[in-house]
Amino acid sequence: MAIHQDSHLVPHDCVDCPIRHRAVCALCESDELSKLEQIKYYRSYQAGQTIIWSGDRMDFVASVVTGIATLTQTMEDGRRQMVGLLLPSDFVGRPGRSTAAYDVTATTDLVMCCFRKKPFEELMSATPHIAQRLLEMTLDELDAAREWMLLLGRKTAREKIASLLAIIARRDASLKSPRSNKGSVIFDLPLTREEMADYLGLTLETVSRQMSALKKDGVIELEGKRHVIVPSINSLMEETGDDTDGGFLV
Amino acid sequence: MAIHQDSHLVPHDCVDCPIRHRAVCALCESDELSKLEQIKYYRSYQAGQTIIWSGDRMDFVASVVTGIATLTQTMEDGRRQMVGLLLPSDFVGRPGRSTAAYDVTATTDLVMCCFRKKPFEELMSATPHIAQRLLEMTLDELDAAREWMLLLGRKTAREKIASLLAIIARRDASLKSPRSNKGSVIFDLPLTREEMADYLGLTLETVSRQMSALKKDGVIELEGKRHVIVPSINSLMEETGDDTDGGFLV
DNA sequence: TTCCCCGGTTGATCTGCATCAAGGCAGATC
DNA sequence: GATCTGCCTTGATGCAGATCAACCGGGGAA
Repeated sequence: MAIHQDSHLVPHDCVDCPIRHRAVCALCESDELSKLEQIKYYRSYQAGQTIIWSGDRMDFVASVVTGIATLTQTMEDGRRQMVGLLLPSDFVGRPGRSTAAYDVTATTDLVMCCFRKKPFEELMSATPHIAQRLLEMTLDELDAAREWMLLLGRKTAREKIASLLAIIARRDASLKSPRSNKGSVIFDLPLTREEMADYLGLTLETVSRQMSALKKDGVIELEGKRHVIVPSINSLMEETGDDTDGGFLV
Repeated sequence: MAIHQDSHLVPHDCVDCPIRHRAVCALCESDELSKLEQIKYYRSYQAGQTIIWSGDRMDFVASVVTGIATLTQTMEDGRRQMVGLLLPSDFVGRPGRSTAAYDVTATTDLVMCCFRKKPFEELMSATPHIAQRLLEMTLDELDAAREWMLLLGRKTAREKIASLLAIIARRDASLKSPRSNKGSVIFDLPLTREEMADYLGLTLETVSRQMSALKKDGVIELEGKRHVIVPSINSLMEETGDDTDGGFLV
């Protein structure tokens, strides 16, 4: 049980055993582990490679081991909206549906741990833990999507940028060692300006301008284009428009 | 099994027995039905009444029997974004979380069928069908949320309005008897202009203007402010910006 | 070295939607 | 019937962010 807790809190510690990922870590406690081992396989992708096109047949579910992938929707005239950002330990795929609803793209080099859908579904029926764990994860994703909807519908460009930086900082921090002290955070942006724009419902020019503005105002510092230093998380949070309490340190 | 299928396709036929709702209809096949019967209770709310405030303790899960409820998020300065629209048979609540993340409001008179959370969770552990069914429903909601994100991030005001009308027309049609012929659809808007604005990330003035524009262009007809006649679903769909194929008639 | 290409920045201008403001209409209350 | 109130419409104006365009700088290839 302690192991399970650990793997939940520190998923990067078990990249060599993706089965213990958040995705299916309930299994760590079950004797079905060996069965799951039998149906898993790995795939790796290069940065920029499209993993699945919307509408494609998709006969597996998977968990991200290392790297970053995105889910995007595209309109006929080319307008794009990112609708999901998959970091290590995130799950992708839909038991019970055979075609993909979104384009899935590797934005960095990526390793995924896949399970063929059919046997995975069978295992899911046989192992109630898995469905419950997946339900929990899906509900978390739904919460994230709804937060994202507030961002897209009501926030200003500056608030959107600040929110995205805060999200990345938080997720990044949770992958890393003990919290850096004094409320300052350093990380590398895993997204291009254009990808940030697709995330935020903006244009890349607006993203660039607002990044410059936040820099000018001392909310962030930039080394090169990707390396971000946040001197004070609190100042950044104030820019997001979110409730400040109950936020970052949870 | 036939009963289960029917209740899935025609949820309004079993409003007197919400247990057969989509929400938990997997139970129709199980012998746990009587147990579920024991822990359910009904609550009704008046139009405009707030059911739960964000952050409140929420010790039940529920299924909408009749009426419409909304989930909204509010920023400190009052900006509001609707993040969920609950129609009959929709499920609300989160096994495994004790406080509500959003304001839940009845926009019409509303009846909900509730289950106290604790016993519901116990039943869920004992009855794998339920978790799987909830997982399916949650995944559907996640898909809807992502569609909604595309709308919020990338669509024009006119496309947003057309999309909302199409969504309501579709959901309304699925509750009603055989499909009206010739591609024309008639329904009553269940939302005020302001609620539509909160759904779409617009202001109520813009909603009003775009409704007028769609009317002037013959895409819709209005009788009063709420009664909508769509002479041609296809013309409406063309205004949404969505892929036209694989849409309305599925 | 030179060139090119890609990702990023910055400037000038345009425009779609927000904002501010003034009614209109229908149903409720007295 | 008079008034009020909630919901909606329409007009005038302003502005945030989109669009169009020029340019920068670093890294890889020839």
